[in-house]
Amino acid sequence: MPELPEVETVRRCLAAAVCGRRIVSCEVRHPDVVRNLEPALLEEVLRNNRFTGFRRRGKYLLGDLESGHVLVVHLGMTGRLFVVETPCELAPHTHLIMELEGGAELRFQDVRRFGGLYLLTGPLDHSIPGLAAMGPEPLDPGLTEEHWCRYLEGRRGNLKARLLDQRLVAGIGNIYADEILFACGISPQRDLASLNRVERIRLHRQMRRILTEAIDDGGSSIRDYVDGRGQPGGFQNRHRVYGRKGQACTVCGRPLSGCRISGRSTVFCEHCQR
DNA sequence: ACAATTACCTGTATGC
DNA sequence: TGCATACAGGTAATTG
Repeated sequence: MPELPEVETVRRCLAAAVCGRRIVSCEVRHPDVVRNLEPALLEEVLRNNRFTGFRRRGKYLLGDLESGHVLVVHLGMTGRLFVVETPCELAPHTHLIMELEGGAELRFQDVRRFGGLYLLTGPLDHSIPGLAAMGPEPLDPGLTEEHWCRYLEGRRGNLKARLLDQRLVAGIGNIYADEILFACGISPQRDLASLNRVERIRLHRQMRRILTEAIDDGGSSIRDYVDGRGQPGGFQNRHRVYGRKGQACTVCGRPLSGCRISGRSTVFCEHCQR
């Protein structure tokens, strides 16, 4: 599931693979994935345009275009955005194709269509729900330990639910919430307000460590995720709790517990996470 | 102001 | 073999 590390990996791939290459043509094959404008208009804007850079905000990928427009992509659950240098047969659920100079194609594929694309006319992002109210970037160098502790002051609610809330902090989804909390040795069932200073600092440190390591590994590929070149990531091999319910805790050897929080399956170690 | 639930989707795995 | 059901968990809207 594309969370911050997966989107960041795609961003890096695309920055290297498609920046500066002219878009020869664009075809929207399923209009539903184009969210805030007419598909024909999007095709028109992209044609003869080119990406000058790619940015990321939380789980959103922002493609800066030469025209000044910004193409915003959210991969949802099963979305894939990748370049094929020598176009092969279209995979099912390919909803948008950008043909690049030289014959390569940038394709958006999404089985469940929870993902989608938006076009912004300016640099501001208030038109996209979610982007406007998004919390701080967990890897922002400016988000120091001190800032983080102060930021959490006065906030409460189920800890894992809050980590999944993009308004608190950007880019964390179900996989990394569980992995981060395990690394912290803190139970997902705790209330955010109950964390003492040491625990808040641990959360800051482990959140940044896990996300950074996952990016270094190219993200987690469970079922659908591939990077901007169509390749799977490697961090799924280093998951210590996600998808391991009932298996032995890598620290204490006891079977990992499962529960549901905010409607999401949650795996944790009752012994190691307090 | 928060939490829980549901809708949106479809492929995959399971049970009978 | 078929069919029904549960599950995956991204965001947004709704309800409590």
